[in-house]
Amino acid sequence: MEKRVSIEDVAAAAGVSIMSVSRAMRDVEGISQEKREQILNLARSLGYYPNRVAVSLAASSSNLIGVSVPTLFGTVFSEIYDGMRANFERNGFATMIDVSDYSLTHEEAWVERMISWRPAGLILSGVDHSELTRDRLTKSNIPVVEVWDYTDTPIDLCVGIDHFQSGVEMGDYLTSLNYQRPAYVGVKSGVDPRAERRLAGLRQSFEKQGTQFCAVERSAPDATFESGFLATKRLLSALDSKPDVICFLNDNMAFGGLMACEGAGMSCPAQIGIVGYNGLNINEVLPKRITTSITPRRKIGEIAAQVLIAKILGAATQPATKLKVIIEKGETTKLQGIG
Amino acid sequence: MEKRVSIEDVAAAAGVSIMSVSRAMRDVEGISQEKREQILNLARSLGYYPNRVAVSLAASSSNLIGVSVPTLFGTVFSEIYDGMRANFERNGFATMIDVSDYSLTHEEAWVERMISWRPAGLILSGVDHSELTRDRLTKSNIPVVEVWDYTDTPIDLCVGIDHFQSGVEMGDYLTSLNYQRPAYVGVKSGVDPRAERRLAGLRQSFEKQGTQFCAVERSAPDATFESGFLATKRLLSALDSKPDVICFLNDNMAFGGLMACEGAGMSCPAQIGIVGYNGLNINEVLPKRITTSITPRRKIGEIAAQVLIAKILGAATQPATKLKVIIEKGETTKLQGIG
DNA sequence: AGAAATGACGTTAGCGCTAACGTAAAACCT
DNA sequence: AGGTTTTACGTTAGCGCTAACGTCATTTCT
Repeated sequence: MEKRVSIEDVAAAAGVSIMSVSRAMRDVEGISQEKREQILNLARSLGYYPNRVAVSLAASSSNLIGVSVPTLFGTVFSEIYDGMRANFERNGFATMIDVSDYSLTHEEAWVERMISWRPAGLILSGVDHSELTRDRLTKSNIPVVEVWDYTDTPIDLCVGIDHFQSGVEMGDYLTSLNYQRPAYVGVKSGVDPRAERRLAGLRQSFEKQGTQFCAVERSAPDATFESGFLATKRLLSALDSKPDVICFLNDNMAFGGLMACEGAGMSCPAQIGIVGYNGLNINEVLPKRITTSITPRRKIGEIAAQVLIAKILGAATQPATKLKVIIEKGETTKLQGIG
Repeated sequence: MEKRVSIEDVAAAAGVSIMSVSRAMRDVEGISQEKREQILNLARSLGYYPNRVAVSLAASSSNLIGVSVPTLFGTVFSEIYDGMRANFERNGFATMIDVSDYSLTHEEAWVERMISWRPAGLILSGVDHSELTRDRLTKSNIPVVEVWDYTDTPIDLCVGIDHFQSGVEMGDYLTSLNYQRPAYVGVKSGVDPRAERRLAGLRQSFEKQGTQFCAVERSAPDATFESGFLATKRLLSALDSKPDVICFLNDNMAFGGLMACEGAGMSCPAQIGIVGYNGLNINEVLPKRITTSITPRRKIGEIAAQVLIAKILGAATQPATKLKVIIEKGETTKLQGIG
């Protein structure tokens, strides 16, 4: 436990003023090349690192980016985060992650704490936030990017996909295959607003054909293999006349559902269609590729980081960016005979 | 864009000194209950949040915990992190995550940056770190917990499992089933030292019976369904006489491998045994449960947070905690006839 | 050669808080 | 009553840096 070495110690050891050390460390003008190197070497050998807390206070700005995600399970937000990481690091920003567990209250509390750190910018997941959160952020003039979901009226900036539209498109594809008895398996409502929007899109598309969902089964909050499996089993046993297609909240649940259907003796796609969401990696190894919607998760992260950095540096940026979703026509759905 | 409100503004508005505001905000003694509430209300209505940067500088300590993980894909580190989150939050700590991509150089650079933030504590993944990292941390007297892996000689504290031992135990189980031609599928060496240790344990166990691994196939750095699938295909096509059991780096790769084997017409467990690692959620839905080792990931996170917080608060703590791994005897392995 | 511009530094005044130490009044003792 | 403790504040001096503005020697220009 040695005493922490400060800029003053380095200055004293080098026989210069602390400003010279400061200038040398930050690689700014106002010091000769010779002295700079000399100071840098000395600082290294003394084990001196500038205190970022003091730097942030003195410069009244930090290099911190706050990132709030609902969960790190599943690959969605991990990939979005991964997409932004390299960009932030390359530009000298450090990220502070929050996991909100899909709670707007939690997010609100975090935003409040985060603002206290005077972050250079913030990333929020989705476009649904508490009144207070929106209000605080609007007033704070901290650059904010909302990611994953899309809106024309972001708090500040937005990079995402239109989940409702995405649901409509999948619905249109399924009705084109003549599916007549769709069911849905997701998580309990009020948890994942994006999933709800996709479901609304699916519904609208089917209702255009006069078709209603025959069942909507909702499981515990986590959208895992297991919860998809269990929810599907419940759904199948509760229904007298079975659905001809089940849309799942995501691919994980869809795989669990596929296992449940096959376990119950329903062959896919002959007797039942299975539809997921996201286009996850597991699809690459399945004997039957699941019909799904491929979302540009990494891309969203990359663009979000880029626009946030641009905004921080004062460049003009397009406020909202909408990315495309591609439907993957897998082998778990097929054209149905007209009944 | 309103001017930021500082403690001074609140003090002026309330007609008291800034110290009174400071005391009111921090809920410390030295102010009457009446004034405290009055100030708190005023602060709220003015939208004042204490500047954490200034707080940290003045108090020369922060409430920041740095957490370094190699990756957030897969559930291992997500669950470890999830295990610690609640504990940290409840105790008023904020976490800064780093994703090192399994690079010790990256970790080293991050540790250096992190130290500049004067964190209250650090969590590192694994026990393998660069010389410089160890050196810096030892000298800095910042509390550090190394998680997931286990060592008797941690930098400071350690909470994890013994991966070598874990490999030995699985090896012993497999040799007890009379497997004679084991193969291994993982990622390229130098990436995941824990996986290498498990492989070493497996090897030692088999070698005790005079058995060598007939093949070790290594894929790209990520241990996914897909990389397991592809690596297994390569392994099977390269080998004239097939292995009777394949051990995978983790369950994800094992599932990919299972799909590859079945795709190649090898039935499991009749013709080939499949062994994973971690005991992931996907196992709950598979028609054949994969033989695996169930690791206490969430528990590791919880305990790590507890011991770190204890150390920060100055309590005495046990330096190293070793947790147990449980072998799950699944349906992808079975007793082989003696050949 | 003399004025003006250009380094290469140093000095001063904060950034927004808190720890530590005042100080005066009220509350408590014997 | 007179002293002692307690309570409720205020004042001062930093925490470790940087921005902004000196100062003085060089260089460059005309």
